Amino acid sequence: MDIQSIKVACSSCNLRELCLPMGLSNEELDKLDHVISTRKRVKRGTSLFNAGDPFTSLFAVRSGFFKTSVTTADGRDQVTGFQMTGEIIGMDGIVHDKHSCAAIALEDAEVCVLPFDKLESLSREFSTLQHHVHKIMSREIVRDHGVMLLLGSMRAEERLAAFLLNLVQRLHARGFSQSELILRMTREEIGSYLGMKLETVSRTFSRFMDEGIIDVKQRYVHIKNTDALQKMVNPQTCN
Amino acid sequence: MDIQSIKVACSSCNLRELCLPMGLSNEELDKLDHVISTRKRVKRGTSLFNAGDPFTSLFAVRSGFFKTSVTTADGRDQVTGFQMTGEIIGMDGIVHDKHSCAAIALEDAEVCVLPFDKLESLSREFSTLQHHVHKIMSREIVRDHGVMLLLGSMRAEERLAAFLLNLVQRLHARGFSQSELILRMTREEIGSYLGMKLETVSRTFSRFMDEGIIDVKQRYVHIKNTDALQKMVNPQTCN
DNA sequence: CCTCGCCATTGACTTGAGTCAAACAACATG
DNA sequence: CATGTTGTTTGACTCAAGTCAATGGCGAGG
Repeated sequence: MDIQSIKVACSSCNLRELCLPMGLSNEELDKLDHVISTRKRVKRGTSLFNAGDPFTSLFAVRSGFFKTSVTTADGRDQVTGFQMTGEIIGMDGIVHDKHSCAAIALEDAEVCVLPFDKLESLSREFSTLQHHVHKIMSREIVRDHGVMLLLGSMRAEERLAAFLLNLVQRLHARGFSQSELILRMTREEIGSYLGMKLETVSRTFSRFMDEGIIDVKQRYVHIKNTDALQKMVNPQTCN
Repeated sequence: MDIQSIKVACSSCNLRELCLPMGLSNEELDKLDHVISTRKRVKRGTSLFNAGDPFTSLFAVRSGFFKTSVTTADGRDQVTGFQMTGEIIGMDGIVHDKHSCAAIALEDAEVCVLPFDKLESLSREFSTLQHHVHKIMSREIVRDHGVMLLLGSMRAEERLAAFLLNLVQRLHARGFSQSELILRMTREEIGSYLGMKLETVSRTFSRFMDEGIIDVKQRYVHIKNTDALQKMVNPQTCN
């Protein structure tokens, strides 16, 4: 767990249209650079933070891929999200000054450390930044509601279809293919996120393949028929 | 939908230790009073806002009981939460300047209207208020993760046990009984929230009654054995 | 370039919750 | 106070997903 004091600048980061600095002026960007002074590398399989850890900072994913998960006292756990480049992790920690979930890197990753007290004082200066922080938190709330909808009222194949579409759409926004992706997580992690067992995930992948909707080989997925997936998630809107 | 221009004051509200003003100084309370100038009555069964409505304000529940729910294009919907006195509704609207869920009053209710732009400018002045707003949003995120855990990895009776314990605990914090409550929502709404059908909710209530854990008569519930419920939710931690 | 351990697939069987249906209780409304 | 409507309970049956188990395939790390 090595904190590196590399001087890093949002103003020169190629993620600035995706990440926290989105929509800030040059002047504001300069100020933001003073807040975000360090990066941190997180090795595959290790945690950025764990449930119970003191909360000090938010983290912006610079590279790599994370999962966040909550755990019950009796050991069951639930993956609450997967985070990729440009996304912000750690907002769960604000309420009680400690994290309530764990963030684990699914591949070697690097994050920008955003000390939250500094972020708060800077957003008292710039209403743009302030509003942006609010938006990021609100987005997380809306996303969570979407997951509740998925878990509460969709069947296994609808869940997996929604999951694939969501992943590929976020990857596409980052310049990757609209139809091909490499899964960074295991079947078990997908299952935990979607509220189903790993065997069901595997079987559902196989069924999609039989139906010619996708090609799957281990972690590689090729979506051959996006419409079919769309139709599963939402029977009505697709003609 | 009548907006009343009653002059209302957080500083004299009996919910101030529960609601937004929690932990603010007298001076800060006075300032907050200028932000929160109106209340709004919402009749049972009507909506405070609907998905798609423009977002302008957060709302603090002053009295009554709400549900929030999201809806898919094909008409399925999912209750995302139940809100009682002192709780804040509407944070889903911040990201896209419009609401992504609907808030429906389950009984005649009254809310304080908190224009969000004013709340933002005031929290640029007071770091206490600013941090408090952040905490409220973070609390919602943590709550949502808890619901995901429930939906993703618990069985029907565990879900209902967790639901009852959560409700009674929040009511108790508001000065009500630790063991008796009146449900403000239907079996179908409970089911939607917990990701199960109304028949299953009903059957599970009946089972709890057979086992002597609770008394249920329609909307009235008396919890006779809190430990038994606790044990269901979390087999390990209870000896 | 092995090889060991993790991950994924598939099959057979079980089960918890959903579905369909009927009867009944509570409540709002005229 | 009658009446229609909405909400609740319960039973019988079905089925989607879980469980248990065996086999097979990759890839990380020596």
